[in-house]
Amino acid sequence: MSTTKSSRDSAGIRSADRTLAILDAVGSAPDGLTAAELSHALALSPATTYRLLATLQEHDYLVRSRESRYILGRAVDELGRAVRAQILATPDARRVLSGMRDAARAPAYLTVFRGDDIAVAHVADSAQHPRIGQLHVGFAESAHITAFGKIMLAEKDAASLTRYLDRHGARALTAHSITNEAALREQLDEVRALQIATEVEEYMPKLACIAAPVRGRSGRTIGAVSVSTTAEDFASRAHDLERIVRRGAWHVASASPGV
Amino acid sequence: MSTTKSSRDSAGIRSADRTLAILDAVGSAPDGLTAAELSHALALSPATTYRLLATLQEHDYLVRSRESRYILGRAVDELGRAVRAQILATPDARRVLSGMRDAARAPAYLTVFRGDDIAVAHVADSAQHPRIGQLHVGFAESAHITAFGKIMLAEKDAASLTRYLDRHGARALTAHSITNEAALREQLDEVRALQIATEVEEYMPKLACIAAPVRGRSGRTIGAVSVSTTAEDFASRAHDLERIVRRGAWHVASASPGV
DNA sequence: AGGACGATTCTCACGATGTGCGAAACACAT
DNA sequence: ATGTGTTTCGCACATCGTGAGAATCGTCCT
Repeated sequence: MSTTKSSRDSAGIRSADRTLAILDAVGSAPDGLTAAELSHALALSPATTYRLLATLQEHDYLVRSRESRYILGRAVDELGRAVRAQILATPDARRVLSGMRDAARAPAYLTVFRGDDIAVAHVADSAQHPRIGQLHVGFAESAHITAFGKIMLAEKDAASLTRYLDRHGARALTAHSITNEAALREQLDEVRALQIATEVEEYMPKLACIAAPVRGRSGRTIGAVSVSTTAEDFASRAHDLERIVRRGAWHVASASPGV
Repeated sequence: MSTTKSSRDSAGIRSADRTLAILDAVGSAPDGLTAAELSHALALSPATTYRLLATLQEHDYLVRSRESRYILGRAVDELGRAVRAQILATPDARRVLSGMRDAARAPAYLTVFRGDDIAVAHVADSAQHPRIGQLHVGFAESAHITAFGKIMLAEKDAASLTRYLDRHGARALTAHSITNEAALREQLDEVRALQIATEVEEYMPKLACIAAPVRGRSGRTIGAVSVSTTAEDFASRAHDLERIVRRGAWHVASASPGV
């Protein structure tokens, strides 16, 4: 308790903290950073900065650009591929999603939990049925205004939902985006009751989405299956799409080993 | 000099070393690792392992899966996106590549240096002109059997070429792949002379590729521009494609700010 | 060329920091 | 309950990282 100087000092191992802080800093600088900039930004002495940077370079996490700025290196790219590979759905699940896309004539999505976070495990789209926005395999944001996100949030208990919202906020992306936390909690009750979630123009104008929970052996929600289409199209065949995602969710659960 | 126990101990900061070693280990395990497995793999005491893992969790680099295994977390995904964003070519360069693709009726690629490594900065393909294999924006391997790779390797001096080959090896992917280092060095001389590189069925059967260097203001090669097509097609219009990549390289250089 | 400035590495001594050990608390199956 | 295995805690030690400042390197300027 003697040195409580920094504002939000993580209780972790200091050198590890600093190492990760450097990675984060370099990652959020489009053109990388110089040693001096890092040293200043993290309040480290130049010597220490260089030592940490040297270590990061040895592991190929950082590299020096021609203009002697530090930029992200090959190991980061490899880790990025690794995390996506870890998240990616199994071939069986992907097959189910393709079937859903064909049945719904709309792109289909599978999302799963990853720790407390939510990740997109597969997108089944095609030239005829383009995906919404820039939704790729990887961690997902904006859970509060997506159909799959509502399914996933509905699974969380009060405490962990609060934690999630505190960490991720609830930004509005369209005029219909829900940002009021109380209203969201009510919606989630409805989701829990119906075992289905929808979203109309909350995430992107003119688009709508519907999602159903994937249940594990224990009965707990382990993921969500969803399809997206235009708001107009959705209005005319919501019931069909609902059946498609419910059926898809069941098939994905059957295709999931063990869980 | 007292403790020279481990085989290849990096001279870096130990905690940072260990932190990155954990990340690498978790990244290369498809289903993540348990604390015990990590502790054993890295020869760390359980207590230390947990402390480091806690730090990595705080920064969202790791997350615990349902089965209490450690898996890569959201921060890793974000860093992965960041590195790709850092590598991605400018809109101007991308426009040039699209023009090349249309002129060549074949996918066009731009690669750049990233430290000593080689990275793909853009791929201009289309449904009519699909890309070769799984070539995406990010760090590239197999430089010795790709046209763009030969351009890039030809820029390196003897020492740094040796270093590169030592670190990356020279694996064969087809029966035509060059793996003999002496033969490769001769080829690179030819590349330096002609300022053009080709590759026929060295990287993938039935495919061929041709690349030209992008020169910076100083005259040094800062990247490569290439197109790929079938070996058959390449044989019939190699000269046309050569002119296209040479012209494309010049246009990319003009579109590159400052360098 | 000279010289001046910034960037980078080296040296060194101090002590905070990370460490391993063992015990305790916890989780979870049988 | 009883037993494994996992995770955290407490503690004392010395290792390891640290900052300051000097020394070296590289580069730009005129």
